Formats: sequence, C-alpha cells, structure tokens
Amino acid sequence: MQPLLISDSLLVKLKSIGSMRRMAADAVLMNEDDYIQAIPIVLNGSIKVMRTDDDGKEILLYYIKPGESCVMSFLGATCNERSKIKAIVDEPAEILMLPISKAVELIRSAPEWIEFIFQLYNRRFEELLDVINAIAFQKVDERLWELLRKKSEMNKSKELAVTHQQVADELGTAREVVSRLLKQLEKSKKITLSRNKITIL
Amino acid sequence: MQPLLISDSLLVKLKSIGSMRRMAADAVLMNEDDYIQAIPIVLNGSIKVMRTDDDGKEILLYYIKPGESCVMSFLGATCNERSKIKAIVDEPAEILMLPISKAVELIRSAPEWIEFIFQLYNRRFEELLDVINAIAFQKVDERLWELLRKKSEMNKSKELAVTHQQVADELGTAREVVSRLLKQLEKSKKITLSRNKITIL
DNA sequence: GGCTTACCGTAACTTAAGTCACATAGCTAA
DNA sequence: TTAGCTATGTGACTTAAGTTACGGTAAGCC
Repeated sequence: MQPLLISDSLLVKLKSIGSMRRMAADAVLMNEDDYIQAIPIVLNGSIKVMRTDDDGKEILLYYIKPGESCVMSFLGATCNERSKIKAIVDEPAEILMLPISKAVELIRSAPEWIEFIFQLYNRRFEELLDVINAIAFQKVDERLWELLRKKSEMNKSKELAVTHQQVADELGTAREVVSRLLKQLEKSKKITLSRNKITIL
Repeated sequence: MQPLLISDSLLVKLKSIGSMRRMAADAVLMNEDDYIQAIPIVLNGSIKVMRTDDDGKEILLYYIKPGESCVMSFLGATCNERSKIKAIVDEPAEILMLPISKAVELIRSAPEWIEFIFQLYNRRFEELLDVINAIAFQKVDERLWELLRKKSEMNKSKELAVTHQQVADELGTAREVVSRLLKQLEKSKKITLSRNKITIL
C-alpha cells in the first residue's frame, strides 16, 4: 500500500482552516448514529474504525493512519447523514477537525483536495473488500494471525499490548475462541503469551 | 434508499461522450484483475457485482441499477489499477461506456459529475457495510430470506427464476445448505419451491 | 500481606454450517 | 419415449465456532 501522505501544501491549507484536537487512547471520536459535525484528519497516532451490531458485537474495519481521514464522514456530512461506523482512538492522536462547510468549499478551490478524497475513498473501499474476503472466506485462526501481524507492523513492535478480549472484539468473535487459537499459535511456536501481552516470534 | 437518478443534463452530456453497449444476461462486464478500460454507466437492466475468492468461491456485493455506475472502476481506472471485483449482467442491460480520459476531464468541467461520483461512492460504501454486517453477524437463513426479498423487490415479482446453486453462490455458501434452508422456509409457508423457481408468498 | 479485579486456560457441550453420498424428479432433444 | 442432463431432496457425518462453566493467576490497591 502506497503512503498517500497528504501533500504539504494541502496540509498547510487545511491547518489554516481547521482546529487541532488531541485525544487519548480509547477515546471515542465518533459513535454509530452520531451526526457528523466535522471531518477529522489524523496527523499523529491512529484511529480504529469499527462496525457494530445492534446487540453489541463489533468488528474492526480498518485503521486511519496519519495523513488520512475518515471518508465516511465526508459524504455523510454533506448529506447530513448519521455515521454508519464507530471511530475509536487506538494510539493517542492529534486530529485536525475541519468544519464541513469549509471542506465543501475546498472542493471548488483545491483540486488536490478532491484528489485526496477520491484516493482515500478508494483505499477504504479496498479495505472493506479485504474485510469481506476475510470474514466470508477465511477461518478465524487465519484472520487472527493476520491481525496480529498487522498490529505488529503498525506499532513496529513484536510485542503487542492487548488482551484476548480486545482481539476477540476486533475479530468479532468470542474471547474463548481467541484464547484457544492463541494457544495453538503458541504451541506452533509462532507467538508467546503472557498477561496483557502477545509476542510474535 | 433514495433514487439517485443521474440528472438529465448530465446524462445527455455523458451520452455524447460514451458509446452504448447492449449486453445479455450472464455476460461478464468485468473480471477480477482485469484492467479497467472504461467507466460503465448502466442505463437499463442491472449488473451484479461479486467478490471472488482465490479458490472459486464468490459472494454478492451489490447490484448496479439504472442511472448508476461502477465506482470501483472510476478510481481504479485513473490509477491504472486492476479491478478488485467481478461484474456480471443480471438483467439484460444497456450500458454507456465512458472512456477514462473523458471521465477525468469531466471532473473539471462538470461539477454535477463529481457530485454524482461522490454520492455513488457513498452508497456503495454503505452497501459494503451492509454486506459486512450480514456475513459477520447474521446467520445464513436470515441472509437467505433477505436476499430473496431483495430479488423479489428488484424484479417487482414474487416469482424468482433462480436455481439453488445460484442463490448459494450469491450467499457464498453451499447448494445443500441453501436447499435445506429453502425447505425450512417452505415449511414455514413463506415460499413455495419448484424447479428453477422460488415463489414468495 | 490480603483482597479484589481483570485476565487467562480449558473442558464439555451445542449449534450452524460445510461436506459427502446418493436418490429422485423434471426437462429436453434426438 | 427415452436417454441424459440438470436440479433438487435428504440423511449422515465432520468441523469450526459459539457457549457455559469454572478454576487459576497476575496485578493493583488498601
């Protein structure tokens, strides 16, 4: 996947328009069914985007990384729709909040802005397709292993500070299932387990 | 869901740019990994968009209906990427094929075109989220029943001319499973079954 | 230290779904 | 009309995943 870093010139422009906001881990940036008030651009840290079920179950869709935005919010906002997803701070983040009216104006004045949004839409689209492939065609043990690797790559660390419950939530399954499968991975020497920590070997 | 019919003025403009193409049912408009040569706008009929697995399994993502387009193709095309999905004609269709260069030009010259694309992206995004919800949180019997109702609504007919195998493919499951669940639906008086036909009561 | 809480391990069981095997039924073309 | 194909019905079995239940253990706190 390409970097898709937002261009410096665009970023400067956006900064002059929006307001900065710092958010701690696990803070909820947006909840399902919220009205969308602003477009968030992530400058540091990362945001976890989840889809939730009516009865509380949820599943990880993708991460928003620095230089990216929550595209769902873009069109949702212009149509005054409610959010279809839940966004939670994963790593403590600095987020640039763009008022919607300004973001819409930008479409006229900044062609790079359109370009940026299109690219982002496309990337998110592909990520959703990946999620669909995963849950439709893969078994949980594969998905688990891929999730661990993705997390490790994201944090640039072999040690993941997560509980089994958190992993289970991201996969949309039960904690016991995850514990069982993690144990298998440990037996096959791919990871080691300790409390609140999974180490990839 | 709103109609999102393409505006007349935009349609006239597009028709002057693209070329018409008629396609019979089951014709393949686009295959996974194809390079994208043109942007299709569906004028009549409908297109079925599927995601396929490496080992042949597939699952229905959504339908493209008249006045809509395959947005995946849009950005994919501008980036010279390969298609991530497979598009098959469902009901015999008339399709307007827009050369990519022209479609890109339009972004400058026709603001309604951008608007159109954004709206479409958004709709497709939501549909993918629905698919994710369905496969992550629903059981196959529910998904089956919803698919039947959707098809019935789409064709404006209580009689569906499909085989169990076709339904199974769209749900990404096995024929036997579908036969079994259809039988249950028949027993609970929601449908009647006959060869190549399912009738919703 | 002792208490509490959150986390983890695991056995036992249930259930949904996938798979296999084969029987039968309906259509169609020679 | 009958052979042959495709579609359907169904029982029996396997497997993955979800559920229940409970015991153990590390961490944090008074």
